[in-house]
Amino acid sequence: MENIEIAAILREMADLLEIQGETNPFRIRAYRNAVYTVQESPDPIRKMVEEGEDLTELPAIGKDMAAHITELVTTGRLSILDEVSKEVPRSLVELTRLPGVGPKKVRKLWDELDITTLDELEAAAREGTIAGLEGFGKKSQEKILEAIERHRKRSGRFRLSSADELVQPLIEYMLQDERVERLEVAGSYRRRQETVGDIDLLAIASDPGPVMERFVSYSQVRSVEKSGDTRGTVILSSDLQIDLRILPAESYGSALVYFTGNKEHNVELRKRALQRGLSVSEYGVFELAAEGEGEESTTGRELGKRVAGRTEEEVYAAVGLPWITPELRTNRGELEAAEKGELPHLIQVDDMRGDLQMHSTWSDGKNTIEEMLAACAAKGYEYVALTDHSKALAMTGGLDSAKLREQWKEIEEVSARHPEIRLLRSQEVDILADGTLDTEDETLEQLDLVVIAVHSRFDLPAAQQTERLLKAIQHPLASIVAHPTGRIINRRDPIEFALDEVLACAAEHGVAMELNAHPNRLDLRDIDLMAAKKRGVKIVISTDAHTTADLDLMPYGVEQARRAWLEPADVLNTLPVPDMLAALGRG
DNA sequence: GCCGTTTTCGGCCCGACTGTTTTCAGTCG
Repeated sequence: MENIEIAAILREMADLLEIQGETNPFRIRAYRNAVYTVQESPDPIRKMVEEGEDLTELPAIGKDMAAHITELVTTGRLSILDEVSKEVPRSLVELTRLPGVGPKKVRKLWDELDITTLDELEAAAREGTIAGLEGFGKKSQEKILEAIERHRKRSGRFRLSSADELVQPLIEYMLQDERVERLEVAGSYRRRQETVGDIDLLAIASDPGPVMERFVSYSQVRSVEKSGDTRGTVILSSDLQIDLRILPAESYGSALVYFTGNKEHNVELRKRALQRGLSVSEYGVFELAAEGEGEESTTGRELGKRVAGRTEEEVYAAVGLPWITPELRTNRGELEAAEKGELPHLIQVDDMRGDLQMHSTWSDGKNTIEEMLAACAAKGYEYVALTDHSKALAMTGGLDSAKLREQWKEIEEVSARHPEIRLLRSQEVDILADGTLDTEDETLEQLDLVVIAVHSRFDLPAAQQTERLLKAIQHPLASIVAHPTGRIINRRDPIEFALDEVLACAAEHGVAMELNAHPNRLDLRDIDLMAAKKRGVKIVISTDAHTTADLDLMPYGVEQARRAWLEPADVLNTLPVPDMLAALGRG
């Protein structure tokens, strides 16, 4: 049982408790906190259990939660969940995924109308029986029908690059209005997560009314969900939801902090503030006032003087911290690191000296070797590796040894015309199902780098897949494992294998793992990269470009590396070419 | 259900919008 599965069951448990009417909201929160810990853990929890490690060492995991997780991992079941689901049908959980429908409403639908599934809810809404229910109305009924339709059509999230494409024109449109003094995207988009659920826009505007009006009138808006003085929500025709919040300048920094950090980062930040007699909200940092002496906030706290809020730096400084880069704001230790002055010096796009995976017209690329090389030189790279496919990928025009040798002649000619950049001989060599490589050793020996990758038999059982990768990594000529998990975001799941074993093997044999920068892949994932770093495995970031335009995708890889706390020293293609080659045993 | 040198008991993050239950609960982020 993998972390993601454990997390899903604990989340279901929390949802069911809520529907059941659990009177202690903190018990529910405890499960949700545990969910977060499990899904963020870079190590497999299953393995920790097997090795008898103490799970209560993990944050938000106490004695009871540790017992639940242990039961789940060892037996595959959770007795407490079985008990709760005897009382509350598990199918109700899916209903709470509909926007606007929460546990209380689900409970009501179940109690009054005996609704337990999406189909039953849809039927009831069409018959019009929902509208008559206390706490519901005609509008709720319509919204439920729309929500069901959308839920069925698309349950995935938007790839970051798709969000970029949709958001940038909207920002340009909004900034054409001179009443918009400032506009930034916050949320998971600003953290540069690999996918985003929706977009949070924050604005300062001299006159909010017309600005909100402009926002909801954007040509790509399909429906307006909310439109108030300070907050509006629209759905674009692409199905992407955009929230706009308009704020006074004195609150802008605190709002940016509030809407950029994930929930867990914000909770930690507010706890920290309370310890210092301060309260942080999206409106600012306020002193806590004695009873009767301040203004009561909606949560019953008495607030006194505002001490910060205009800029992010000001807000973090108020709680005794330096500014923290958005990519790190997910409560993976960044607040502690900030406090100690030990924030990482994260890698930047400018640190990249070369790109170590790309294709040309020799296999499935769209541009010639010379076009690719010239484009890389124009980016200021010192070196690139040309990695056309090997013969097993016939459909891409993969090269056998004879063809590869022909290609070397062209590499020589093109290199002679571009002395400003070093063109490395390489190949993206298929790892066959038995773990052997698709190209003969005599040929591999003549390459500067050997990039190896899985492109077939994604469905092998985990044990076999692990063996396959281990064997390939142990090949004495292997340099880099490309897109190690093979996942394609929103389309193909990662292959199943024991990542920790594979990383240990790679560390031992000096083989690097690729962070494939293509926004469809972003493989390894951030938590995998953290695990790799912990194991001492070096990373390379490559675009896997199939066109000269794809070479521009490098920032997506670097952003993901930043989320994984990687520094230049962790990434081999920040090094000059002799050092990079030496680190891969090709010096 | 978790957590902790001011605590092993009593806390646990904050605010807006919507629809409808005319004063606020539910939901969301």
